[in-house]
This record gives sequence, structure tokens and C-alpha cells, in this order.
Amino acid sequence: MPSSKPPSSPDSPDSPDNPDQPGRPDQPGSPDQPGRPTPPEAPELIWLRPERTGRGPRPAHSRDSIAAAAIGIADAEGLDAVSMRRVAAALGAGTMSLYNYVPKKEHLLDLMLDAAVAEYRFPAEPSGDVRADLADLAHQQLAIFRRHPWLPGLVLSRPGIGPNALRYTDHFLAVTAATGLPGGTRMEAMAMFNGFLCQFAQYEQTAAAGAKWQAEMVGYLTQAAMSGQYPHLAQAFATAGRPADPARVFDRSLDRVILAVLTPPGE
Amino acid sequence: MPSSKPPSSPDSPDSPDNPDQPGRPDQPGSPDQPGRPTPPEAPELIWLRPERTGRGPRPAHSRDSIAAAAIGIADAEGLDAVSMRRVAAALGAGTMSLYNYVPKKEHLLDLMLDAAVAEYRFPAEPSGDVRADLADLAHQQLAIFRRHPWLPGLVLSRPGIGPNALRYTDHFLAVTAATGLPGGTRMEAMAMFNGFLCQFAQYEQTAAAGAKWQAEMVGYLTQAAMSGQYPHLAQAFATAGRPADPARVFDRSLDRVILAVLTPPGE
DNA sequence: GAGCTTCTACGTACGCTGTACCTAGAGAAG
DNA sequence: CTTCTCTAGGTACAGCGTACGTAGAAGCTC
Repeated sequence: MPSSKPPSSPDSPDSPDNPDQPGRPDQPGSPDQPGRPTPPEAPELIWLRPERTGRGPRPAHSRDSIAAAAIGIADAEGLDAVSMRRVAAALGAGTMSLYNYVPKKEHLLDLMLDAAVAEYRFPAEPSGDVRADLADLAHQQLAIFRRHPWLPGLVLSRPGIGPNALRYTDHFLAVTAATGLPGGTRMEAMAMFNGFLCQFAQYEQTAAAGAKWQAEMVGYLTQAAMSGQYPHLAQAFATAGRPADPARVFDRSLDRVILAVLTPPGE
Repeated sequence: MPSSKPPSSPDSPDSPDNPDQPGRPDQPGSPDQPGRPTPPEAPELIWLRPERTGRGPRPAHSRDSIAAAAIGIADAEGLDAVSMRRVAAALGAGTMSLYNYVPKKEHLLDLMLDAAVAEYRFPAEPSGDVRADLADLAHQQLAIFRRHPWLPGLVLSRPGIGPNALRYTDHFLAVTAATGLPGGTRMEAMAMFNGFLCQFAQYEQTAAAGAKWQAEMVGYLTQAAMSGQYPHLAQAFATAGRPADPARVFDRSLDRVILAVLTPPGE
């Protein structure tokens, strides 16, 4: 139904023939009398709302194009610059028209998130080497996070699971199937895996963003270490060598995460 | 994420008579003549600003009382309810007076974060059982997160390190000293440990918050599983037993995290 | 076709946000 | 004493999310 969205197509403003199937029968909610003025109950989850109902004029935009516009703004100016007005203006639409596509701004963020997740390229089949497959997944994810610096924060703050996130989940489950671990355990492992990557990417960004911030942080930490109030911190500082190569830190930490993922939970 | 945005100063509306400061050197950072009205450079990190300089009237509030007021609001009504106006009103102060204590709202969040971290109760010395100490730390942290539902999101979104966070760090380093791992590795391990706890607490909350959300999610996932597009997800669903006890899930996942923490990184 | 219904587009307006800027006045330093 | 720095707090502004209402297009049923 939804995507199979090649990311190479930036945005086709109106694909003239978009034979989508509106055939979704109805909400499984409360069977209402016909002719009720209020729709029974719109789902909160945007993925449960059909993109198009088939009545009335054809929408001038699509979820994909809206997400692409928002992502463009976020990539260029940060997530804070993504406002309903900005996105609508980027689409050439009136501000309030956006609310025909997206009931709340949160849902716009959900669209952005899932559109970004569409950038993964999964192999058709797991290679058989679980560690290698997970490492590949991790490096892809890090690359996507670097392309979209706002993404880690979004992933960490929202529980959204769109169609593309489901594809990611499915792939992760496929890759880890060989471990023999039960499905629930592998889902928990995925959450850990994901969380680690988000945090690492976020750390990377804050470190890279401000030289001033970094300098202040170093000053603050050394001052704290010298104060004598934090002896173990001081000792860690004293024994630390050079700042360590970030790529090495990533691979090292990733190894540990993968280890945790692959270990059977039974004590 | 948010900052790094130059003020841009589009236009000062109209200052009819603004006689002083004709040659305002504008951005700080330029070495000024002595006796210049602008202070040389205020640090961005709030912990590097002295709480009190000793001149002028005594402030009517303290960082602690401000943080306590903000935390009270956040606990009762969520982090979104914490606005400068609300906090100032809770203190019985004018809105703009708050800016004498906190240069930006971000720093108010930093104060809140560190005040919440102050709730830890660390033993004077590590017990010698690293796993047990870490498990205790984790359970304390989870309890704090449950007391302050807004905290995990803050911790995940801000790199702030206040004095109490330093105390936490020091304790973690003390506990893990027995592993013999180098300081840098233990810091990375702490980040993983922390991140896991934040994410778990956050998941716990979103799951507990909305029965409707949960119901929709289950419907969405089962529908996705039945669609045939996500075979491994479907299989995981099919083989899953009952929803599993959350406390068990926590302890199980915690075990894996601790395992990852304690494992030497060298392959 | 007519007529009804349902959708889209979008302007206006409201309450809220963070905060720049300014005026008073308190109190320590010289 | 004077002088200077600090604090308290009001006013104002640009921008936010979005509730609400109107106008008209497009599909369904007859």
C-alpha cells in the first residue's frame, strides 16, 4: 500500500496516475449508523489513517512529498526550523492546508522519521554471518544519522513505527533469526542496538558542533577533576591517553553491543 | 541541536532615541579595551558561571529553588508545562527576573536535570560485587525516572553534566574500577548503561500512558504482521507467548547490558 | 443531468512561547 | 560620599500550533 519509495525520486509533486488502492474496508471501531456527522473515531496513529479516501478533489500533495519538504528544511536548518508554516510554504501551500494531511505536528515528525528510515538498503537475504550483518546495519544507520542530524533525537523521543520502520524491524529479526533467540528477546535487543546508535550519533554531533562548547567542557571537566571531589574521575583523566579515535570507539562499542545482543539472556 | 543559531538580528524595530552604545562592538569575542561595559565573555555552560558575584543586592532565589519549582511543575503537568512564565510565577517572581539566574531556557533544563540527579544515594564504597553495585545503581535510576517521567527524555536530549552528574560519573567509575578496564572504556560503558535505562524508562511510560495508543499499536502491528510483507515480524508474533512481565524484561536486559559493560573490549 | 455529500484549500485569529530591551532601584567598592 | 554593578520586572515582538469557518471541487446516488 504505502511506499516502496525509491529515495532517488525527490518529489513528484503530482504523479498523475497513482493507482493506489483505497480498498481498506473501514475502521474496526464502532459500527455507526450511516449518515452520522461525526466520523466514528479517527485513529491517533497516522499509519492507521488512509492517505486518501477517494472522495472530493484529489489532494495536491502526498505524505511523501510533505515528508521530503520537511526533511529538506530540517537537514538545512535543523529540526527547530521545521514549523507547519515553513513546511507549507516549502510546498507552496497555505499553512492550514497541511492539516488536511497531518492532524498534528507530531504526525509530521512521524512522516519525516519514516521517510528517513526508507533510506536503508537491506540485502535480500541475511548473509549468514550475524555479526557482519549487524555491523553493516549499524554502519548504514550511522551514515543516515550523519546525513540527517536531527534524526537521532527524533528516534529517541518518539515511539513511532511506520511502514519503513517495520521493514527495518523485519530485517533485524531476519538477521538475528540464526541466533535461535525468541522473538521478544530479539526485539529487546533491537531496541538496545538502535538506542546505542542514536546516542552515539547524537554524541558525535554535539562534539562536532561547537568548538566553544567542547573547549568549555574540557575546562569544566579538568577543573572538576582537579577539585578533589571526584577522585575516580580524576584518576580516569590521569590515566587516559590521547582522546582516542572516534571511529575506533564506535567499532569497539558496537562490538560490545552486538555481544550483548547475541548473548542468550538465560543466566 | 537547537543552538548554534546566530541571532540574525533582522532589525531592531525602531529605537527612536538610543543614544548610548553608538559603536556597539556587537559579537563578544573581540578583545575589548578595559572598562568596557560588556563583560568579556560569559561561558555558555551554566556550571561555569558563578551563582553569585557578590556585588549588588542579594538575589531573591537560588538555582536550587528555581530547579525545585520547575521540577514541581514538570512532575505535575509534564515538561511542556515548564515555561519561563510558569516557573517564574511559581517562584513569585516576574517572568524576566528568571533571566537573571538562567540565561536561556536550556539552562533551566540543565538545572532541573542536575537537581533530579541529586536524588541518588550512593554507598560510600563499592561493595566489591560489581554486578550487584551496577544493578543497584540501575534500580535507583529507574526509580528516579519513574518519579520524574520527564527525566529520561531530558537526559537523552541534552549533554549536560552538572555537579551531581559528575558525582554519578565518579561513582560509576568507582564501582567499575575493579574490572581493570581503562577509564575511557568505562566512560563509554557508562553512556551505554545510562542510555539503556533512559530508553527503558521512556518505553515504560509510553506504554503505560495510553490505553488507546497501546490498543492502536497492537492493531497496527497485527495488521502489519498479517499483511505478509513482514514475514519475520509475523513469525515473531506467532511464536511469542504472553506479553511478558516488564520487570523480568528489565532485569533480563539489564543483565545483558551489564555483561556488555564488563566485557573487555579487546576482541 | 440534479442534488447531496464529502473532501480540499486556506485565511483569520487566539493563546501561548522565548526573550530583547528598558527602566528603576538596591547595595557593595572606592 | 559617589560610582558602579547588580537585581527585579514591565513591555513588546516575532513566531509557534492550531481551532474555526468559508468557498469551492469532485465523487456518489438518483
